[in-house]
This record gives sequence, C-alpha cells and structure tokens, in this order.
Amino acid sequence: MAKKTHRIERRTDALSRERIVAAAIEILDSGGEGALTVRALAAHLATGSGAIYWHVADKGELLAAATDEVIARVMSEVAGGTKPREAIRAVALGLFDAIDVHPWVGTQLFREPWRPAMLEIIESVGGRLQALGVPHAAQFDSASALVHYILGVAGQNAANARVHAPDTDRSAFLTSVAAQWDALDPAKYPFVRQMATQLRDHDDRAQFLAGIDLILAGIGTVRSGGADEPPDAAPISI
Amino acid sequence: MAKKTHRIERRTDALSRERIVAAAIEILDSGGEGALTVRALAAHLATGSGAIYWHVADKGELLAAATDEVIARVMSEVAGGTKPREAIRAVALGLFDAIDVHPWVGTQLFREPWRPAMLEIIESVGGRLQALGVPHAAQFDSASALVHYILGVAGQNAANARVHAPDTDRSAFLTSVAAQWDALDPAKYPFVRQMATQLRDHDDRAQFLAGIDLILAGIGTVRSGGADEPPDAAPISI
DNA sequence: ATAGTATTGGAACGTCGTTCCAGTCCTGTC
DNA sequence: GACAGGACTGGAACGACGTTCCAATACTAT
Repeated sequence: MAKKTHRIERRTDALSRERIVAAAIEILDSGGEGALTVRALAAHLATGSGAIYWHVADKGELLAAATDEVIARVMSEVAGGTKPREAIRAVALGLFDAIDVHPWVGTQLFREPWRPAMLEIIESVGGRLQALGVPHAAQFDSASALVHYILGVAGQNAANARVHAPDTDRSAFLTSVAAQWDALDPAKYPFVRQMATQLRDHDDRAQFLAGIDLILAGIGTVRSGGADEPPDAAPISI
Repeated sequence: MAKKTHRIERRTDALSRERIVAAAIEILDSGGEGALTVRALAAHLATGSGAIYWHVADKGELLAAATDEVIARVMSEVAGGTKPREAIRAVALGLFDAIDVHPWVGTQLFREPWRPAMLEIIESVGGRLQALGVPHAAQFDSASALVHYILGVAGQNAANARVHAPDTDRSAFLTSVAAQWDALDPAKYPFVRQMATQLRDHDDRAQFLAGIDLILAGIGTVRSGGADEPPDAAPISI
C-alpha cells in the first residue's frame, strides 16, 4: 500500500554503521587503541572520512558502539543455567577473557554508566546476586563492589596491554615488572618487594577469580549476618 | 676543592620541572584532562613549548609526575597510627577524596604499575593487611582485590567527572542517570531498574566504603578459615 | 528520462604533541 | 672585563589527528 520500500540494499559492499563498527573492532584488536584513526578506518574500508561521518556521529560514538557490541556478545555467551554463584563467576571470567582478547574494551568501559555495555554488566551481576539470596538492602552495595572490582581489573589489563609490545607475552612482561619491584628500597617498600616473587609466577586470571571469591565471601557474611533468607536456598536460579 | 658550584638558581621566575608539574596540576584541576595542552601550559607559564620540553620528556611523563605528586601527598597525610583495619579504611577514603578533588588522577592511575603512585598504594594497603594478620598465602590476592577495587571506583569517578559539566553537582548528575535507569525496559533490566531509586539517593563515598568493608569481610573469612592467628590480635600496628 | 534524495570521497581547517633552532642568559677562566 | 661554552628560552614549523564541507555520484520514485 504505502510507498515505504523500506531501504532496499544498495550494493553489496555498501557502507553501513554495522560494517564501520566491525572494521573499527578489527583495527582496535590488531593495532590497539592508538591505531584507530578515522583515516586508517577510511583506508580499511576503501572510502573517505566524509562517508564515515555520514553514518557515525563522531569517534566517541564509534568506540562506544564497538564496546557495546563486544560486551553484548560476551553476555549472551555466558548465559548458562548454573547456580547463581557459579553464574557470577562465569560472567566475571567471561568479561576477563573478553578484555584479554580486546584490551581496548577495558578502557572504554569507563564511559557513560548508562551505556548498554555497562547496563548489561550491572544487570547480569545484580540479577545473580538477587538469585543468590542477598538481602535487598545489601544488593546495591554488593553489586557495586563486584562491578567496580571487575572494572578495576579490566582497566589495569587494558593499561598493561597498552604499555608492552603486542608480541611480548604476559610472562615476560610480569618478569620485567617483578624485577623492578625486586629492585626497590626494602625500607620503603617491604610489602611490594615481598610480593615480587609471587608477581612473577602468578596467574592473572586465577588471581582475578580469587578476588571475585573474596568479595562473594564478604557478601556472604552480610547475608548470614542479618538476613532472614536461609543460606543458598534462593528459589530463583537464572 | 672541585669546581662543582652545584646549580646556583637563575632568577626567581626560572622554569623548573617542579614549577611545570605544579602548573600542570593547576590546569588539570580547573579544566580537566582535556584542558592540559602544551600550548595552554606554555601560556600559563608565560613561555614557549620548547622551554617545557627541555625540562620534561613528553606529556606522558608530565601526567605521570603530576599523578605521583598528588598520590604521594595523600599517602603522607593519611599515615595515622590507628589499628590496621581503620588504617586501610583511612587510606582508601584518602584516595577517594583525592580523586574527588583531582578526577584526572583516577584515569592516570591506570598507567605503568611500577610508577611511584601505584607502588605507594600497593605498599600502603598491603602493609596494613600484613599488620591485620592476613596469612602470607592470602596477602597477594587480598591486596590485589582491594587495590583493583579502589582503582575501579577511581576510574569510574574520573569518567563521571569527565562527562558532566564541572559546575553541575553530583546529586543532579545522579538524578539524571537514575532517570535513565528508570526508563529502561523492565523485562530486560529488572535489577538495574530496581536500583534506580537507590542510585538517586545514595552516597558515593559511603558506598565506596561499604565496598571496602565487604572485601575486608571476605578477607576475614580467609583468615579465620585456615590461619593460626587469633582474630584481631596481630602484634604490629602501623 | 528526469527530478530529487541518499551517499560518497577527498580537500581543507583548526588543534594537538613534538622537534628544531637561532638566540639569550649565565658561569668559569684568563 | 672580555670571552668561550654550556644551560636555557621562545616561537616557528612539521606531521598527524578529528572534524567539516562540498562537488560529484548512485540510487529511487515518478
């Protein structure tokens, strides 16, 4: 009836917001945050900068869209039907691994807190906390603690990826930082020096998970301390 | 004896690394991270860019030096002789307040982990954890969890300061974000929507401290779980 | 076929970090 | 008190960036 032919595709290689975001993710993954320039993106897509700006407002929106896309992909993958506690660990590990592959995401997560990426993380963690039986009064603080911890690790991993060459592996990087820690003044930095050895041999991923468990244990003390729910007996399990 | 007159001062308004870093902090505090350009800095100091680059390698070093300076100031202020647990809370709150005043520090902390700023934070938190009686095997993971949580909050606060105009107060900002959360699809974001009200009325600082307490509580379960130390009876108190 | 809109590619603008360099200041030596 | 030489300064200039502008082209509806 009406005349709305509803966007017939132009030609197969036509530019689109999706294609631009996908190309941006490719560049970010292979060259890091510094490699994503509008010129590089235009070259990658064999077009000009004007064409890109017709589909995307500015570089910030591009980075935000790329981040949302990566996070949304992670969150849909870790859906799982396990117990709440395991689900929280799975979500956290999924985020850790995603940022390991796309370090730039760790930086971008610190953007506007109402962006889809951030909302999905809060919802995913918070929803599982409810399922765990955390009393209502403690839910906000508990979710905040978990999410901020995850953000902190994410940002740190992104920074680490930024500072060392993309080809050097993690163990070589840790060894060099550990050596710097070990060379510190023992009078000024006794604790850091003691940790140097453990730093060299430690596993980032396992330590991240240990932090999650530590926070969950802390949340557990709140729950058993003053709540009326029986431990581990929440009816819902997402 | 020797001819080393050891740097007699030039004239009172002479440029120096310290004066440049101090000017950079002023600009960062008043105008945010985007306001610090080499040209603005040169104008502020009534000189040219070449003169600045004679004292400072590049902008990165300048930001790192400014961050180290602010953090060192905080750490010396919160020294305190209280009990370890209170000392950790004091250090954390000191960092929170410093980043509240200098939001750009929250971004810069995610730099090289061997910079003085980061080392001082790790040492300060870790040393107090030892004093608390945390068993050696758990010290590294515990310090890591606390520091990463602090970093996460710092980064988030820095991002918030970046996004809203410097004159709008925190409560107005929270209200606007809470409104966005409240307008979300209840089917997709049930938890976030429930938290919208609490977000509007919550106190960032108190919630930050609640997170610290949660992690400390988690660390406490490790200590009492497998260690031989009696609770709260560590002999040393920094 | 033609008019009108959607989309494109690339030139051009202003700003940034950084480098370069001619000049100036200051100090130590005679 | 002249002067050589290093310390230090100020600003012009360079290349790269994000963004805007616009003539040219591709496509759609009539």
